[in-house]
This record gives sequence, structure tokens and C-alpha cells, in this order.
Amino acid sequence: MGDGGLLSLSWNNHKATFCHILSTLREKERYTDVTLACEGKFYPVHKLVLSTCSEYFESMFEHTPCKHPIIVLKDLKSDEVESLLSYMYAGVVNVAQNDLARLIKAAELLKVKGLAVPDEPPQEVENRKNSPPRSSRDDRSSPHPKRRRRDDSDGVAGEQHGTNASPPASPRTSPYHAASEFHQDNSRTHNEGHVSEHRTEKSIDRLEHDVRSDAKSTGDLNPDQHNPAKPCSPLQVMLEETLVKEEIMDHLPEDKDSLMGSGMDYGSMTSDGRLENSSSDGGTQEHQLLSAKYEQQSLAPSQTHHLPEAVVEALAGPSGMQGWLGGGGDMSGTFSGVDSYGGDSRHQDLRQPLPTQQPQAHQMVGPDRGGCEAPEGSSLCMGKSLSPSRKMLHCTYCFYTTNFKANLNRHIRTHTGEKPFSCTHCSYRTTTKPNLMTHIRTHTGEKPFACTFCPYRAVQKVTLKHHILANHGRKQ
DNA sequence: CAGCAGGGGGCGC
DNA sequence: CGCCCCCTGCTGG
Repeated sequence: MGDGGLLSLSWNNHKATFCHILSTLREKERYTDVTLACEGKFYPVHKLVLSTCSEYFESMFEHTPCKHPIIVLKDLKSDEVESLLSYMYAGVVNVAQNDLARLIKAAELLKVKGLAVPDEPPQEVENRKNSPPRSSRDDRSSPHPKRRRRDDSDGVAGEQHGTNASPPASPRTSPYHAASEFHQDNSRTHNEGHVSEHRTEKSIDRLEHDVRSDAKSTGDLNPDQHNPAKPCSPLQVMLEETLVKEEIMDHLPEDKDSLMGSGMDYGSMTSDGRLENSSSDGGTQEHQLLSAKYEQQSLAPSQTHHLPEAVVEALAGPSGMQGWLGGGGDMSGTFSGVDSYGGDSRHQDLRQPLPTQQPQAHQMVGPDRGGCEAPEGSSLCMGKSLSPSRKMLHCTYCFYTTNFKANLNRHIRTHTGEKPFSCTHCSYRTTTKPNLMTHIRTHTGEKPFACTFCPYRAVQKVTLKHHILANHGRKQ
């Protein structure tokens, strides 16, 4: 790019794709790093999304370095939570008119952008637009849009998805004619804090002061969270009190943090300007505030992915999706696009411990074999696909994951530098015995692998294979 | 193209 | 845990 002129690479369907990936990740509970608990149900979601869609959450996470907090949404109904999550992830949500008021209320409490953003002075808005992370892309992201445009009642569910060129002034936000009660509540809320920041602060304060140990209210970890069909509760919700419980978790390793950072940058960069309303950032789910963090990952095994991984994969997704996106925008295949990467090139880079590891789309697309959750029989799953319940082991140094402890131990040696197997003929040392045996053959001259087509013999089977392919044109 | 090293998947004990 | 199998990457001729 230097002197040749600046090229502008634009990713068609980025918005839709991005949103879709996020939704997919949520459905699969992949890389979820925060769990919302409400009425006995648990909703594994992503901090990234919550933070993007709600300054409230953003602030909350900023102040709570917990790896996998659990936020108990007391006083919120599960259907509200589901709706808000749908809104945050997809950018749209269907809501019955009767439920609109309480939904908005909930959104207000959580400060979900677009749904409950506080009115702000113009300058405030200006500032926000300039802030990088929020990018100008979406008005929704900037807190000004107040929901309520009384005209269309079904606007909430409206399709701002595709083209949504919703008016800049009030993006998707609002189409619902909020109930009067809603208005009242709203105004009240605003009086408490003029600026969203301010409100956030207050909210945090509450979190810090109203800490109670009430944590988990319940039961099953993986409720069918995505249940649009679920009937809305007729009850009105007053989210006055939110109980919060916090437990500081250990910090993420440096590398992970940094990775995460890069992921965020990437996100802001891509969304910049272009995705005007990609729901990915603009509308994200919200959850109520409380945060009771549980033991990281102790709640749901399926949530053991680290955020960085999520970010990385999410970032990778787009690239991998190019192909199928082109095919008419059918995103039903979720990550099926990874097929194009073939099972051969094993995303090995993903597991490398490099501190400098960077998210390169093409490298990470493939979920690792072990935890392959590729949908639709993606060929990605080379072996048997494992049941989601199968326990995944994570390397503490990098993003490597495996289902086998032995593999993990072996892998960790690549980080620690431990090389238990030493050659008796030279100073060579290696991490695995098979590798040592292979090496020793170079001293002994043993060549166990004979070509069936010629006298050639090889020390390694793979070498023979290459030989046959190169010289005899076929496999043995 | 061949040799070699590093590293991951997965099975059997 | 040990081991086998496989693949990828790098290097040198």
C-alpha cells in the first residue's frame, strides 16, 4: 500500500455476517464469558456484546476483572432477558405490545443502547461519536436515541436488519410506543443521571454497595435460552433492586488480555463507519445488572472458552464466511464456511503459544477437532464429533484446547521448554519419545519405511509418503 | 525432493 | 502415561 494508492476493502454483508456469527456463538455457548441468571435460567453470553450494547455492562465489566461473572438479574423476567438478548445480538426483537413497557423498563435499567439510552445533551452525543470503540457506525450506539417514536408499534420487531437505514436520529430504537407508564419510569430514570456515564457510575455504586450473597438462584445451566416462543409474562416488572454479588476472579493472563484488546480494536475498526446498524454492536443483549460471579467456568462446562478465543474466532469467522456469504447471504450454515479450510491444514497456529499470536482469520476458523461443534456435519470434524458435554482442557499459556490430558501435558512442555527425552548420541533433546526415536534413526541409519516401487527407504513414514507421491504418483 | 524436527489426535493399558 | 500415527514447517542439496 505505500505509494500505489490507498485501497478500500469492503466486506459485503459485514453487518449481517457479524451479527449472525455473534448469534451463533451465543447459541452454541461458545466463548461465552458471562452468565446472566434470571428466574432460574442461565443465559451464557458475551461480555463483548453486553459491553457494546450497554455502557452499564461495559462499566460493570471494566470494574470487575472476573473471568466469568454471573449476573443475577433479579426482578427481571426471563422473557425480558431473552428479548433483550435477542435485541443485542440480532438487533431486533419481537415483543407484544403489552410487554413493551416492561421490556423498555428493563432496557432502561440496563441502559441498552437504542432501547433505553438516556437523553443527552448534544455535546454528549458528539463526544460519544468520537470515541473509537463506539464508532460512528451506529446511532444506536450512541446514547441519544431514545426509544420511542410513537408511530409504529411494531417497530421493535421491525426489520432494521437488512437495510435498516433507520433514521440517524433514532435508529432502531424505538418504535415502540411505549406505554405511558414506561415514560414515567423513563423520565424518572433520567433525572437520576443526565449522562449515561453518570448513570453508569451510580449503577456501579449500587453494585458495590448492595452486595448480597444471593447468587445462584437455581437450576439448570443450559436452559433453552433462545426461546422466542416463550410467552411473555403478564407481570410488570419493577427493577428497582438489583442484587449484586461479586467475587473477584483471577485476572486473565497477559497474553489473553492483550489479545482481547486487539480483538476489540479490530471490532471497532471494522464496525467503524460501516456497519451502521449492525446489531452486533448496536443492539445487544442486556442483562440486568447484578453480578454474582461464580467460579469461572464452574457453572457450565460448555462455557469454558476463553474470551480471547471468542474474539479470535469471531474475528476469523468473517473471513471464513466470505465464501458462503457470497452465496446469497445464506448464513444458516453458521460456521460451515470453515470447510473451505479443509481438514488438512490444521489450525495449528491457533494453539501456538506465541505471545505475538495474532488473530488471523484464516487460521482459526476451524474449531479444534476436539471441541468441534461445527454444525451441520461440517467436515471440519474430522473425527467423531464430541458431545458438548465432553470436558475440554485448556492450556494456561495459550489457547490450545484438547480433550486429552496427556495431550495437554505434552503441549505444555512446548511452553515450559521441558524436554525429557534426550538422545544418547548427541545433545539433542525433545519433548516426546516418538520424536526422539525418529531422531535416533538419523544416527543408526535405520530406515524402516521402504518404498514398494523402488529401493528407496525413509526414516519417517511421512517422508516415504512424500516420496511416493512425488515419484510414483500415488499412495502406497 | 528429501531429511528432520516439532507438535497434535487419539487409542490402549 | 506411553505410544503410534499423522501433519506441517524449515532447511539443504
